[in-house]
Amino acid sequence: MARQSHGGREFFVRPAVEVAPELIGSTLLFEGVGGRIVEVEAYDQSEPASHSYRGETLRTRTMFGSAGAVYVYRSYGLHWCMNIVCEDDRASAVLIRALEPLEGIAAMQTRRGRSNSRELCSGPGRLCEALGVTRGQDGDSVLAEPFAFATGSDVVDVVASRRIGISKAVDLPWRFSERGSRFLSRPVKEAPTSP
DNA sequence: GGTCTGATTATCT
DNA sequence: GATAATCAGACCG
Repeated sequence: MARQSHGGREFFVRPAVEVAPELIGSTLLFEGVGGRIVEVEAYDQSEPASHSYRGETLRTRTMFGSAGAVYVYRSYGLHWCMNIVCEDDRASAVLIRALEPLEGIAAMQTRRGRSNSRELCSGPGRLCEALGVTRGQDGDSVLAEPFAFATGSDVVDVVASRRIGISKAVDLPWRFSERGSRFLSRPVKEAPTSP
């Protein structure tokens, strides 16, 4: 076992930027439906792209709560997006952006209205629709039923890149994904590295 | 393959 | 009144 879940909340009682890359390869299920996390983004109270940057509001209340809580918000008036809160009372969180579908694929196909496995969970709004996660789960713990969370046991090749769809703090390389995964919301733009 | 735009509403200024 | 941690479909090449 390289990294086995100690089933503990302590895993999340650290800065989101530290937790985020370690989430790649772990498993997340809701009511038995879900898969392997292949793409996430970290958000922190100290940077303006974070919902917590301007302090606690009604919407962001969960982000200021306890580590391991699920923070769900409505995006663009249409979609749900889910995060896992890190660092008790300091309002950092990891946005779950893509899963590799593993469990309950038939349920995901029904909810999403399509069968291609690459279109089920490849995006934060898509994966919430596939799993059936809505505002109703806001504030629940990812460490308790009906959620199931387990860190991965395999070594994963993780890439850091820029976050997607934001207009502030765009230079922070706080998007983390599994290198080469076919299930990402968008391909990673590799920094032009000269040999 | 890529890029552009409309949909739709909670939230904050 | 503007903005937004997005998606799907249209369109272009």
